[in-house]
Amino acid sequence: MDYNFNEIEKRWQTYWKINNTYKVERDKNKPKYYVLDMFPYPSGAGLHVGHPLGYIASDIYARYKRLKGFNVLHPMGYDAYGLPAEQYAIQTGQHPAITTENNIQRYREQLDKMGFCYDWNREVRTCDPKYYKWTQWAFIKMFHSYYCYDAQQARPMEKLAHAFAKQGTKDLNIACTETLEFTADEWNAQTENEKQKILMNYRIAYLAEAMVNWCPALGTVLANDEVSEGFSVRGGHPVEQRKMLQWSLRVSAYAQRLLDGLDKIDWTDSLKETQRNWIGRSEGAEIRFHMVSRGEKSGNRSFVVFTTRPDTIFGVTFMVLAPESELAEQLTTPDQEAAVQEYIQLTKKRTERERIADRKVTGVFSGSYAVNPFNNEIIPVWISDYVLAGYGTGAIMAVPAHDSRDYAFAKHFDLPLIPLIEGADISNESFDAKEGILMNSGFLDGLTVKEAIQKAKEYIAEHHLGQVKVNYRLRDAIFGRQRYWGEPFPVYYKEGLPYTVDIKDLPIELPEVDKFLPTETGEPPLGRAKDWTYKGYPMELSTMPGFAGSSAYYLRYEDPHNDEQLVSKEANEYWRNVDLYIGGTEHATGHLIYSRFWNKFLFDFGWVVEDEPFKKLINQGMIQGRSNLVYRIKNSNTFVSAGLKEQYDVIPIHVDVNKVSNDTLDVEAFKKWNPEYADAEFILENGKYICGWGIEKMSKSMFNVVNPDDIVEKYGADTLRLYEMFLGPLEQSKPWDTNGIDGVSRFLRRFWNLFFKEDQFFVSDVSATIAELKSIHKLIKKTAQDIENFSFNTTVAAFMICVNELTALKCNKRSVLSDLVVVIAPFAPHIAEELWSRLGNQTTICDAVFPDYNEEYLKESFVKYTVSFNGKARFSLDFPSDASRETVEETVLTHETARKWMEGKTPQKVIVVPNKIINIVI
RNA sequence: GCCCGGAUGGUGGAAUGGUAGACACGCAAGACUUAAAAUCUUGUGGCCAUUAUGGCUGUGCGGGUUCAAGUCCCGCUCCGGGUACCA
Repeated sequence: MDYNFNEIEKRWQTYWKINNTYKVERDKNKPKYYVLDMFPYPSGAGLHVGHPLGYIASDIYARYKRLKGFNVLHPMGYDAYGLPAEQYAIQTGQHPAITTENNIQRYREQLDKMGFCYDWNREVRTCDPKYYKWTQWAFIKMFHSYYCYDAQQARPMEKLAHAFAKQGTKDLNIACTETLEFTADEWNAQTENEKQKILMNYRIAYLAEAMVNWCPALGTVLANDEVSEGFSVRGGHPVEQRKMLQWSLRVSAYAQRLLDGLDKIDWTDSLKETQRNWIGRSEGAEIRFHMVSRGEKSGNRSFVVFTTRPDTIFGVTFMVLAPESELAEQLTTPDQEAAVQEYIQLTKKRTERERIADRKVTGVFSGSYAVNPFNNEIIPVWISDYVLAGYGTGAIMAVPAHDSRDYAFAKHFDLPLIPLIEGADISNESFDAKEGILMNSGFLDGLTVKEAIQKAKEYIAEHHLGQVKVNYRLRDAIFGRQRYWGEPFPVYYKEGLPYTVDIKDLPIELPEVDKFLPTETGEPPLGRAKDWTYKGYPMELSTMPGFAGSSAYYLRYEDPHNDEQLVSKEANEYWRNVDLYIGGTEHATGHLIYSRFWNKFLFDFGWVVEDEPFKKLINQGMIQGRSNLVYRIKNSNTFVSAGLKEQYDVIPIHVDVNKVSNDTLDVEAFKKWNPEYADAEFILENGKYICGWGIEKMSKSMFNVVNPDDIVEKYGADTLRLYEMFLGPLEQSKPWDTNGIDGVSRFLRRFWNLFFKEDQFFVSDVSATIAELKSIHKLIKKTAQDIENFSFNTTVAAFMICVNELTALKCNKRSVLSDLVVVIAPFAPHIAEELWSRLGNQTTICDAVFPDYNEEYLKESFVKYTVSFNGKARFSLDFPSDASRETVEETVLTHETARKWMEGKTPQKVIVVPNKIINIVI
């Protein structure tokens, strides 16, 4: 009987839907397991064949865990806010909500065709007010919290106000935008309005003047992870630095915890490393330098630098301030005033991009001098844009001999160099390595760099020259976007100050606007909304960024219909955090940082029970496109087959891969593809036109997009699922190649045919033979191991081997085939469900039990040993599997073939590796 | 520049330090067929030998450790990803 996958798949998909087969409830009697996909942004283009790779992998794992007796939570939803729908709205006037809804419908249709076991009752959409109520709620909580470094925890704002009233800022170690110092009396003397302004300096969600990435083309600010090399990640528009009043989240307060947390979670080393780099912890020291005037120490004027190399302080020959830093203006002497002002103006004009593109050395002398606290040397203070205002203190001590940037600066302005490392050659470049023995360094001479760093730090602490300090590269996240299609802020303004709305008034729904563009006065689109007020006060006009809605969505799946809480205590205590998270590596420094931050914030207040959101994370690789090329002879309409193209002068042209099969061009379809080719001529080889090919990104412009719907239609969803897994290791990027799909398609048909005899479904109740048991138990063992290791490509290979073996054995035993169906079910659920029901089972296959393997069946009575001489394999010998090492050794040495290879010599050594190899050294 | 990965047949890829190339594609030959498709069987890293048994060589390059290296160590080359005046 034919394997009619289209009919089978459609029938079971409908059955699963009608019967709510994949609905999951809390069940105290079963261990839970939470498998999550990164939810997609529903784009207008729909899914291509590369997108479902991770979804298939997670689906297999979820189904496997369920068969293993776990209560598996496997939900899906949509990251529905985003720029494309809004850009489309600007162009067409179509409301982004409509575009988004249509795209979601399309996505759902495509996802359903692949037979995923999502519990759609738990679907979330970030643009749904019932959902973003909790995004707004979290924001309000962050607004009313500060971060205490001593407790390493977020705390309610009231506690801070209390502390200020009692002790001022004394003994408080808290995260802030700007370090302030005041007494309790000073605090108490402030007006309520002034107090609010001061508190803003400490809030976890805060409004502040900040240097931001401004993208003029998109008309909005962007977070650091949304900018790459001076261009916006989405759209590739230029981005400039601008100082603006902006909402931010104090992610930097959590830097150390985000770093420490990495040690507790099971992510790949490379992803952890990316996050570590992004957080960028650097240990060093802050050192205070006093100013001198006319050779005298001028007591009260000084500034602080940050350095990771306090050991190099004897090599400081100048200081450098960032032009944007306030120090630059403070420390400029009257005679240098004009030159410095000119330089500052010049650097202001240069965008980030220009600074990156054009790294010429520029700078100006401030006129001031500082004194080196270690040796009292007088050193000039310069201003240059190679020092960044945003990192450390915005000022550095320059050690030109041992820092390449200082070196370039010193050479350009002809400043002196003092070499500090014995034997280092600094005639052409600086010696930046942290190794060697120090010289010219007073009491540090003779120490290694490592020892010297330690000693210098001790010296700094003892003599009160500064303090040991840890700096992080991680910046606070800019949280406002001057766009329409995002969560509105639950914030209104009274007397110029922001206040949060009452929690019982949430959600604050996104208002309607007439156009999705900024107002004439340059305000964000929400400025167009009628009555955008709260209790008569104006509302915030910016909206939240994409990462707001995606930061805590995993928690909402645990309790998606709860109107009282983000997630109930009971639900969260049962489902806890995500056991397995699968998604792309592109979120390493965005979503995966923000989500961890957000979760830790919720954890601090006890709203969630786990302090890390994702226990194990796997990054699926990208599926690249495999483009096909035809070769047109220059200045003609004649195309030459790939094998003959060397004989002509040709131009390669991309051709739609859907007009090509096994690299053979469908000539008629090609002619119809484009009128230009209607009367094209072809030079064939063996009567065929063979196309060339190349691996590129899957995209419309390369004509290499393969739509999963077409594959499902032609081969079936089970084949698509198996083939995507068979393509190669999950985490590796690999090209899609429809050519190979016949292999798994054939495999499924062979599998199907095991169950049929003369077109009738037939399985035998006779007990299985040893050979059959061996084959199936080998598969059970391998499948369980491989799935646990996410080695899905080798699992598929194992299926093929087993089915081939059983076919050769003409095995039709019910016991064997039942196990086989269950083992294959996670990969090919539709065919498994069909055969499972034909085997007479009343339940669906997801309620089956994954079989255990029996070691007894796997035992071999004889074991093949490879006999090697000097490491070179020569022949093999069978031994009883329980043969002792001595027996093996004795037997082999007297063996005829072995003696031949020994050529009468006495072996020096015989190595016997049990069940594997015998190596004889002669 | 720095930090991670990776490099294995014509192709995608297998190999707890133990017979490299599983499995699949492709290709070739054969069976079935009037024919083709589909299906099945056999072969398939390279070189040599072929009457069979066979021999040599081979995992980007150069060294090393080991009885034994695709796998471990050192030094390169190339490719992919992340990140960058971060002091």
